[in-house]
Amino acid sequence: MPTSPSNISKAPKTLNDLKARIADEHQSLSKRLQQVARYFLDNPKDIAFGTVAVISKDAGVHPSTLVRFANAFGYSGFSEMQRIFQQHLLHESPSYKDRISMVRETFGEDDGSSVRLLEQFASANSATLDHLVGELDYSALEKAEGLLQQANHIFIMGVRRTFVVASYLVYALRHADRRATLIDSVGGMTMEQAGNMRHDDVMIAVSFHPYAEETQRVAQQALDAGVPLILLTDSELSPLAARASAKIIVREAEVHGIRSLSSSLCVAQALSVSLATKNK
Amino acid sequence: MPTSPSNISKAPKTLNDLKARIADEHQSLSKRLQQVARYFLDNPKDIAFGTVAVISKDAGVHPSTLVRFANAFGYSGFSEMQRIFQQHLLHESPSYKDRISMVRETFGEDDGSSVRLLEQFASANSATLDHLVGELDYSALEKAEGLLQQANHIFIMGVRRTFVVASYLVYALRHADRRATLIDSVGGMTMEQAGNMRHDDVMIAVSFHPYAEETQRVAQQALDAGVPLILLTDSELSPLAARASAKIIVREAEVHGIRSLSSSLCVAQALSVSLATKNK
DNA sequence: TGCTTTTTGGAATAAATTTTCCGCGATTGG
DNA sequence: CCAATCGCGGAAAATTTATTCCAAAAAGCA
Repeated sequence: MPTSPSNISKAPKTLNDLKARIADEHQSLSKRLQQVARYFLDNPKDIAFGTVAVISKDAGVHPSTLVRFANAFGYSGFSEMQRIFQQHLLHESPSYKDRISMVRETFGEDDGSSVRLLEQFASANSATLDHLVGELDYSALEKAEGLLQQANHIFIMGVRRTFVVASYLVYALRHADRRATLIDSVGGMTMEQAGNMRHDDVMIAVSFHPYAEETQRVAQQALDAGVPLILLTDSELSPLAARASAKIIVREAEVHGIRSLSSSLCVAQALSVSLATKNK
Repeated sequence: MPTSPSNISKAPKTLNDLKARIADEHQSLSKRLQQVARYFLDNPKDIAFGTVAVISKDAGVHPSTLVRFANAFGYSGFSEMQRIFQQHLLHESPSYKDRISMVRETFGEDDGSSVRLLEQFASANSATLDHLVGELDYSALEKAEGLLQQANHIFIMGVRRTFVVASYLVYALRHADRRATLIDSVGGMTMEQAGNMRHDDVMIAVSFHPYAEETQRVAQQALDAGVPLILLTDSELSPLAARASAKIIVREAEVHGIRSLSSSLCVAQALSVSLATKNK
């Protein structure tokens, strides 16, 4: 006879299910177990991190009571139950990592068919966008917006993979009535274009791994000229991160070794429309 | 001599301070420690919950390296450092849903706020991607794939809003080892570039409302030269639709008068990866 | 190249945490 | 009021987890 006889049903796998079960069975529990139940419902976060020792002390019960509590709900022990609380904190919304990895499993082995691939990319990109909202550093976004607001002229650079983002930014910022120049390398005049920057301008560099050297060089030149740098990148460890006035870090989905740009473009959209509405 | 000699300064007490320190000293660390640093910055949540064993496995280093890493930043051990990550999750960031509403309060509800806009764009784009899977005409996609498969050279054109998609296609197709040329208008030589097309080539035109005239003219020229046309557009009534060999129709989200490109780019991804896998 | 210093990974150690076991005490039903 | 049952807490055992130590490898330097 492993646990409580009334609970033959399996242990809940999500925090919401578990909470519901706890609430349901609350009155059928013993006094101490009710005490634990209340504490669990009221302090889910402490459960997620705490050890049996501290939780039991905080809840005013004996350590073994916690184990009994977990057993009463079908778990093998406290640790297994705790994992539910942790996972909830870990990926709150319709989990991101799970969704991405599910993409691979659900759609099975790649037959190379473009249909399959489209499904995979679509759901991966969609998941990333959902996550973007929760992960982005909004103060950085607002900082960038402020800088752009005051800029006399905006210079934008991104090469290879990020060229798309850079060119979209130019397009969108011009629609927001900002003066924007894309530093492309047409005619090999990269540095000449970059040389035009003045201290009341702003530069936006879009630089993802492996951090193209051209962009770094131009950004460095901008910094030397006293031009504030807005960096749109994929990591805090991006080479220019230390010197940027505002660094916006976005995580992009990767499927089949190809990284998307959905999130970056989304940020670009938000930024430029925001500026558009602030035009007087 | 307890730890690294260069770090006499005290261990950071908040996650932001710690992250900053890690970013700062990243390049002065040893190879393995850099590896850890990157993992820490990229996966803070996993650090908060994981045990030394699983984290070190995920980060691809030896358990003792994690302890050394913590020591290098002035902590007595990994656990002490981990507590920083936990505390951040504990109160700094309440939870995604809470965070979003908190962000709203902090930055206001007004539609001009870039935060609010980001939310709107992200959810609109995400929703569009989810719909894409159900709405796309897959036979058109496969037709396009077949054409590209056999093409000697691929010419791609898109201007203004669709320039982004066109340039992404070029980038991606080249990565799939296809010969691809973007018909831009550098030097005003649009028609000269287009004049290169031969009957065994293929042209991709990306043309959304209001259907730029330049693209139509070039596509017409391609058709006249017997070049099959793949059309990526937003409506069956697109001017070139009637004459295209394959027409892929995607619907894009619109927020605040700005149309996205997520779906188009997603199609472009699928198409090019599909081609890449079929290279022999 | 040969030597010194630093870094790394393996194994052993130490610490902590969780779980089990068992007897005591309270509660309930006869 | 007594007996059976259930719940509880104390303490030890078992397991997991973090840390230290040391030798080998790598990197830097002369």
